[in-house]
Amino acid sequence: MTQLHQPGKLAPHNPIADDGDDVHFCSTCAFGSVCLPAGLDKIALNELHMLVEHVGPFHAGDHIFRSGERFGALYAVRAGMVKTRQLDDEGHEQVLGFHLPGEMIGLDAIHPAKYPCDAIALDTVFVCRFSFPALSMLAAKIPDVQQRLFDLLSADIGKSSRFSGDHTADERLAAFLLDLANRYAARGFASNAYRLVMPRADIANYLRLAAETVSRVLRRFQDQGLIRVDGRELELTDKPALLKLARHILRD
Amino acid sequence: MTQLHQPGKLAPHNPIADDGDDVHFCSTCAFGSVCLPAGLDKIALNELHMLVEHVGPFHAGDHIFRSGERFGALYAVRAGMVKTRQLDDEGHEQVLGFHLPGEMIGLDAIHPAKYPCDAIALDTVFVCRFSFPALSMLAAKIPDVQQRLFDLLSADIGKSSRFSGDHTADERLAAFLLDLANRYAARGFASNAYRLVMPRADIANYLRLAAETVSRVLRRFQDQGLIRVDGRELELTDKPALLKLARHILRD
DNA sequence: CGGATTTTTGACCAATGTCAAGACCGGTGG
DNA sequence: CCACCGGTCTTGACATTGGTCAAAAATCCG
Repeated sequence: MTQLHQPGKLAPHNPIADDGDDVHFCSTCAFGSVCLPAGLDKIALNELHMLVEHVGPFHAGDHIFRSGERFGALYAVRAGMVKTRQLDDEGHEQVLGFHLPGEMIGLDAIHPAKYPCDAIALDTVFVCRFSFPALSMLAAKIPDVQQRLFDLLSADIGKSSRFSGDHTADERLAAFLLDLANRYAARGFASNAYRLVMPRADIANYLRLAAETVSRVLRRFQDQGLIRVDGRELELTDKPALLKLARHILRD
Repeated sequence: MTQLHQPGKLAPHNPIADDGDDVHFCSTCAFGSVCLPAGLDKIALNELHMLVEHVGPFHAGDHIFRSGERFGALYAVRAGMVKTRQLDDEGHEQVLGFHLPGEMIGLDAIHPAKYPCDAIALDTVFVCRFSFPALSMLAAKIPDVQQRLFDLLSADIGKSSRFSGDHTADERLAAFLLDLANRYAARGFASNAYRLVMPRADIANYLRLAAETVSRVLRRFQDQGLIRVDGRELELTDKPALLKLARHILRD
């Protein structure tokens, strides 16, 4: 079992992003593409640094923000995994997403001017806090920052339509596993084996399935040799086959 | 049958938004809130007018833009109804949304820098075209325009998570009908009776149901006195009851 | 070690999809 | 004005995926 069962190795588990220094910002950060590429004006870079505040650690179950709170800042996950969710008046949960290091949360709070969901740490989490008023002022001064914000927002619209379609449990789960792998890969982490930080119930809720169904499908995927699962440790052993299942959902 | 069966009256059917003049922009337009409120600088207003181009008419089935086209502009629907949809490689359609006068389309195209979906007129449609490069330059100069763009983008993220949850056919249909009513009302149109411009199959696809299910549920709603349907003409006769069904979805 | 939580597994069930046929509707042309 | 035609919508019979319920097994922590 390569990669599985090696608690000593901290390799792909709970990866923590580079902290960055005065010149190089967190390398996996959502604003990395604005800052890192040579060009950016020293003063502008400093201003971006100025408005960022590192906060954490949060522990499993802690709230980064709560539904209904006044919106004041965007957050980038720096380490750990964050789940966003809504509760309706009867307490039914709806999981909106899982957020990896380098990804932004709170974008859906700009318009209503309050957070529309809870953001909850699934393990030990560090985040960067971007004061939004400060960020928009900077955006007005630096076109690249403005464009980056437009991009982040626009990408999120696309993302949310991804899992919105009508698909079988197999397709959804395959797409889910590959999507996580792709996102880990995009941030430079190992992506053929990773830890499912969230409980089955959260995966199920996110994919609009019952937890039992997730369990069964995972079992079958393993029997078919597509994956190896051991609790929350996961290895993708036949990506092409998974991709074939997921192709309707992961078009692009 | 109030409102139903009166083809002569053009009241709530195919409503067309006010055209606006040099000072007053289309009153239902997505940028109305930026322009109309007294304050806005005359020059700025002119600049906003400068970059807008009225285009149309489009007729049922015409494309406003196509999936894969290079992104260059956002569009606001000025009259008629537009459906956005994606096709996967096997031609399976996924309806992303239906867009009413005053609503913006193309926001999901900013990041990929190409339109990720088709926008198709469902009836006779007029739109406003906002050149995006011009718009972002203006946004950098005028904070209200920048904020308005952030708001539009952010609201769209929230919107797409609305119908993403796991709900029964009844709940989804009730929420769909009320959502349309609310959106018509928000733009100042009659909202207790309106025309479903799209075929049942599109509604079904959007809600992840079979067309037959939509037909059956609509029938049952009518038998229960919640609505009156006659072909595509619709009247909401018991909003409270519909709201009760839809409350899990339409929280807020 | 022990209790709580999570996950798995099996048996059964129901909501919704699928298939097929027929009704309806609007437009067209004779 | 009416008959026909293609598309849309409705309705019924039946099939199936995935949900629910219940219980056992595994896992996690303190």
